[in-house]
Amino acid sequence: MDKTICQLCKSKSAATEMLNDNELSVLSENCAVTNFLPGDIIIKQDAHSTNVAFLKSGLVKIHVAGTVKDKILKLTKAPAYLCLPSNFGDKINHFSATALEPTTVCFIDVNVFKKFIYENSDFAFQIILEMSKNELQNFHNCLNNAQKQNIGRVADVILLFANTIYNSNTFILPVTREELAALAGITRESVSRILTEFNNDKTLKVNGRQITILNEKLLKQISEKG
Amino acid sequence: MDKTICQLCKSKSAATEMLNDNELSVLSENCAVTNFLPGDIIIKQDAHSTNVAFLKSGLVKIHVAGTVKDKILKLTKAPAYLCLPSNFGDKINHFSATALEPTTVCFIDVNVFKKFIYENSDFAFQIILEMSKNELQNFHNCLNNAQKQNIGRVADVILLFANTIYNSNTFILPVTREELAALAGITRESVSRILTEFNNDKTLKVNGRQITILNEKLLKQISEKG
DNA sequence: TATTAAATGTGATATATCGCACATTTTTCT
DNA sequence: AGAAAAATGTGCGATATATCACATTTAATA
Repeated sequence: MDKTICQLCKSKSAATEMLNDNELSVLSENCAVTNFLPGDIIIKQDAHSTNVAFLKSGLVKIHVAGTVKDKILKLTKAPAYLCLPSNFGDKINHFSATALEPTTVCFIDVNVFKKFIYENSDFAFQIILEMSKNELQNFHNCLNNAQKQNIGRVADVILLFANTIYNSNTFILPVTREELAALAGITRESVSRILTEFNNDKTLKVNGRQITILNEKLLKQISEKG
Repeated sequence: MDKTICQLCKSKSAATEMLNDNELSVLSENCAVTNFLPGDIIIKQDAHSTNVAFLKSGLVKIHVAGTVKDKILKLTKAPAYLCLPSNFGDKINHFSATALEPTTVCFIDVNVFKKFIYENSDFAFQIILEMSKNELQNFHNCLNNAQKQNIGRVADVILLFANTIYNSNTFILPVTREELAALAGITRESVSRILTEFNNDKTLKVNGRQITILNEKLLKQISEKG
């Protein structure tokens, strides 16, 4: 954890871009930057939250403890705020956030953050915009999980990695099959079976965690038709 | 559709409570109040949105067109904003909103709404608070639908009506079995079967749409354990 | 009130998915 | 390097749920 000079930061949020030099100085004084490795817990569910967490770089999973196993609600890729809604209202973390890749997080004092909301309306509006986008995105995810059968959900998750996270048709999964299952809302065994099926199909080339999409069109069809 | 005097309105949102007399006058000039009957469409998916919709009284379902059948994302009870996130960003309605009971909606010009966000920081903060609560609530719903089996989902929906919507253990469902199914994310037939089961159990007294909860404790257990 | 349409309940069957068991591979740690 | 632990793939049986079919009730409409 070390102090930062936020003025020089290249990965500001849309909201932080709205802060003036003076406000950025205040932010610098109240911002602690921390690095995390894969598997490190960044935010712990049920703990009291006193800081807003901004994901400066890296990839994180947002998850909740279920009765039996964890459910991954979504993946969040930098730059983005982590679990912003938990910072308002009851100030209890409703979810956990765990690093999937080496990540850097800025922890900002929640009162300073609120001060910016109150004193800089451009900042406030950008926060509202970000929350709007998130909420729409979450509904979309929710729908996927609600109306698709397993093969469609797996197709969906693969497309998520390719199109949203890595912007490439070849990538190395940053998660175990178990986590992939927790993300798709199905069992580990089903993930395994479907991935081998895709591999036999020549829809994907699956080699452990190394994935290559061979037939994106088909994958999209499967994802859409459920 | 008629003009209103917002100063006298008894069902202001938390945000609108923060407006001063002057701002309330502006709101009055830019607010159209409309009444809807059950089945009436208030917001139409994919249409361009130029107004913020505030649900002054009544009950509404938020739903999206699926490939085969509709999915009900949630029920919204007055007082609350309807689909607020659709008003920012691309300004396209991502969902439909349809009245389930006689409802009254205030349509507020989105630019006036934005003006309040920019000029009244208390207003802006209340909007952020409302959006935060919504997002947490949505995640909760999402989890329910993700990790529960049918009987738990039906228990959940019944408890939603009893505890959140009607605040009573006896109520008349404002929805068909089909809609109940769309809300729980299961089939109509499964809803029927589970409701008769609950009726035989003496967990519920089911008489058409008239529901009475006889064993709330059990119902909660079923809802929680899935 | 008669007629039609919509909503509902329920049995039988098909099917998708889970859960378990176990072999095998990969990773982690000493 | 070697041992232990974790992750992974796969067959098989159990099970929850969807789907189809049809009777019956309830509501809507002329």
